[in-house]
Amino acid sequence: MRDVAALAGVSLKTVSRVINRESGVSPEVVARVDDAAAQLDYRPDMNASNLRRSDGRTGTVGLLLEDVANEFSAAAHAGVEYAARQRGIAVLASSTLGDSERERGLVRALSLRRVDGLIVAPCPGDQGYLAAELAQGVPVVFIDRPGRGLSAPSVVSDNMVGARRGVEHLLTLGHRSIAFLGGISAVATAQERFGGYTAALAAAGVPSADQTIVRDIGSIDMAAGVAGAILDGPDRPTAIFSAQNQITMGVVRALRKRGLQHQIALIGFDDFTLADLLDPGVAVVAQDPRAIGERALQVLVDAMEESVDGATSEILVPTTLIIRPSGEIRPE
Amino acid sequence: MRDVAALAGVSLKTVSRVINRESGVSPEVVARVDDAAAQLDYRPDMNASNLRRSDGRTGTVGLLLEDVANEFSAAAHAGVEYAARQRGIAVLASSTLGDSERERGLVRALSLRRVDGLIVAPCPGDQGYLAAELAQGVPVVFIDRPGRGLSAPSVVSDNMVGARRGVEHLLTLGHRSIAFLGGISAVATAQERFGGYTAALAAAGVPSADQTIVRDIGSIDMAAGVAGAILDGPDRPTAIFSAQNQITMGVVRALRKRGLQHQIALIGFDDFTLADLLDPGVAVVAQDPRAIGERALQVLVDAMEESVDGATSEILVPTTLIIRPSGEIRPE
DNA sequence: TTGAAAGCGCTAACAA
DNA sequence: TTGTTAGCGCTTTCAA
Repeated sequence: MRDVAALAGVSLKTVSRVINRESGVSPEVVARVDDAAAQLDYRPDMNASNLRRSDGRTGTVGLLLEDVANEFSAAAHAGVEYAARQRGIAVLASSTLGDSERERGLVRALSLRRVDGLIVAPCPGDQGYLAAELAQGVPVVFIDRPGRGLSAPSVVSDNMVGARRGVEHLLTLGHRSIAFLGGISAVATAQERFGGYTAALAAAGVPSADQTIVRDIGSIDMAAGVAGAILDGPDRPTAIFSAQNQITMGVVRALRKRGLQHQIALIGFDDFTLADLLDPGVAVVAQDPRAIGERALQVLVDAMEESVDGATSEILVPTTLIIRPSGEIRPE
Repeated sequence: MRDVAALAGVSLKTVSRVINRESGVSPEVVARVDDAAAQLDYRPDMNASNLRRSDGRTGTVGLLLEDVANEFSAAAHAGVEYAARQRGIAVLASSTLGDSERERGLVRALSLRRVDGLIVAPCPGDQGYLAAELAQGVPVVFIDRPGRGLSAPSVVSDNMVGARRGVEHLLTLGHRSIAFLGGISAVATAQERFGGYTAALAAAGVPSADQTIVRDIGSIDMAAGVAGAILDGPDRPTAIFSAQNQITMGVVRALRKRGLQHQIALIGFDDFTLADLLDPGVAVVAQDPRAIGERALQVLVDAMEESVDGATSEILVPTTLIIRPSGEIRPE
């Protein structure tokens, strides 16, 4: 910047004014400074600028995802990035891999880099430690599920309503024996989806006590095993509602192994690539991770600007029931 | 930091020394400073630190991907992130969406934030403008394909050998009529894959002039259309080699529509989720985007440390032929 | 409309 | 082993 000032024959401050497009500089001087800057290929240093600036903003936010490589996280990331870019904000994204130690380490690394805000898909564990960030004026927004031990806004799928719609569809087709296969029940999302399932049954006057319900399924293989046992058992259901991506894939494997994929109806929570190309295409309650990301950034920016801390709003992003052939199978 | 110094009763510089774990501070003082820092929950400001530091490193690199949401990009991102984290480096990732205007804008945004290096999956267009970054001492590494107009290292799949292996496998099964469906031929990767195809045929003494070859396929629908025309035509091949992800999916659709998926062999370049769950499972030449990402970061860090500019090495990351049922179909 | 001086939080270079 | 002074590149505050 000094060089630019020298070349344009003005003071440092004037160059600063021109670079930041402040008013009150004569057009002639502006042109001269712009020329000099272009000639020297001058790039302002945002870090230095933010150091002195009164608002101290770095124009960078941190994003903690479960794993940037997984489909849901990647789509959420794309949403955050899209909304951020429109506002000239850059995104530092990292993967927690579900490890809360790692989560803390990453938060620290982001904190050292003075991010203006944090979007976090919380790991199992407690997020109370983030209070320190809030205290420093760095707002936090949770995505996918609310964090624990911290009062901060969250942006999540409407799990309850989504699951309910899916199960209602099966009921409409005439199914009365609808198995539920769910994930780790300590996770809030799993609870809500289960809630949607029971609510739909209750509304239809179908006792959930008669249903096959297995929760706390932790892997795709476990899901395949559980589904297999259910299909081979005495009370084989006419339909299955699976509350999570990985579980759905396990169920697909189990159904196919037994050649039952065209007999037993299946609706899964959360869409996945090529679900439509499987045989039969798998019906799902699709989330909108991209919208979650966009919305989260928006909420974060609002919090940054109004510096309203600790407002615990929960924003529900709607889901969409996508009917594919597996969801059109009627009970025999 | 001033507060910490005051609380510990030492000078600023001593606190700095302790924070940076420099040698030559008495253990007693170290303890005192650490205590004070913990008590005040002091977080050093990396930006301020880097401003004064002689090497001027921000500990942040930029990553430009086609789209953080697509499978290949996301896996490469995970690789970069993994390797970066081990070195305490943060990653600013953005999506170019294949738009070279956008690419330039993103580079600028990263440049303002003083990233220490840049990993770029180049858009169609020219990357000569990145010479300015190199001139500033910011190294550039290309991934997925080499950039144009700039002498910089690249880390890419071994497209030639990968395609060759895939086609060789079909030849081994006895196929002599193997159609080639390829992407935009201006792209370097597409050229190399086509080269692998012709090389395999040539080595087996099969004239490529007799083969059905369609290049410049730009979308999944176009691929389905082209594949359909080929399958319905007079010279129906006994096998298809598709040179790209999207094209493979189009071919799958076309085959299935005609009920030919168990008669015509198919091998695609680039793996995709659930390829094994399709019927039949689709054989592929799998890339290793994660390894590409890890390697790219490693090369970048080397360049950052040795400040060796303009060395144009091309690192080839091996591919793996994954045989699934579609790749075991013999000619009738 | 423009500029001079001070200082953001930190580290380099030197001195004690 | 510890501290002092200057200054990184920029913006603020105040004066001209």
